[in-house]
Amino acid sequence: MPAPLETCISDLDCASSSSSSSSSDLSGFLTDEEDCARLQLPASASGPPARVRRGAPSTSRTSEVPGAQDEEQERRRRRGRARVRSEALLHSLRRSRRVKANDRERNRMHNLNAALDALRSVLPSFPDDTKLTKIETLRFAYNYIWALAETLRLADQGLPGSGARERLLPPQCVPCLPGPPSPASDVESWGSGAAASPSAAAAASPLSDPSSPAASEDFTYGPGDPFFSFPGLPKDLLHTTPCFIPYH
DNA sequence: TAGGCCATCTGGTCCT
DNA sequence: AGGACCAGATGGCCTA
Repeated sequence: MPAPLETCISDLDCASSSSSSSSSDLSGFLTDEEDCARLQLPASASGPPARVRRGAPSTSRTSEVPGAQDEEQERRRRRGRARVRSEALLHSLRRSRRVKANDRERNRMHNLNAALDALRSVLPSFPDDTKLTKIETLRFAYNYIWALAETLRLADQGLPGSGARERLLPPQCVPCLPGPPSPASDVESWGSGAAASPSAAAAASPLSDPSSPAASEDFTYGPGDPFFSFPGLPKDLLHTTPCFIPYH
């Protein structure tokens, strides 16, 4: 498990970090003074470069008259140190942006999961200890909306099957619903237009309608099976769902 | 132990 | 430029 975000952020700037190395897996990232030293970076970004490395070799030379060769070497060393410093800063900047992006992505996924939870909460009752997976939730919701729309359509048409509204939606299910989906646009927007087209839905009964989820390849329904079988939904779970006992 | 599900990280792409 | 979105990779947890 990665370290908490705060840890990562606090470790971001090696210049201000004096803590021991982070346990987080930030490969290649400067996590402590040792890394800074390895890159010949100062322990403090605002302070001077590490003196030891710069000073030690030159002390023996201070007594000498520096030749052109020495000056050239010194220039090269300075350029090298500057390059390393700028690369490290760039790395640190990239790292900082990545950490922020990770944070946003995490929040985004949390929001997505919250929306999925909200969706689960308005779906027909399940045993409390059962939680639909994400894919099950989406598939179930898709089919459930279709079933609701179809129920409304039958009710509005006053067909013999219109009693399905009551059979589909026993009282305990109704309060948890945010409201009936618009039979036309909402249903269409949920799936491929052909599969959920309102005109197609109006053309046939729910059970024989080839455009219904029941007729899709994921949807199994047969004469011997009085239940809607929703893709991804465990059958035993389905049978405990009061909203889907319509064709008993 | 294999497989499913999930959270998280990551780099790429698109949009504002 | 920065944020949103996306898909792939990875590792942890759980269950059959």
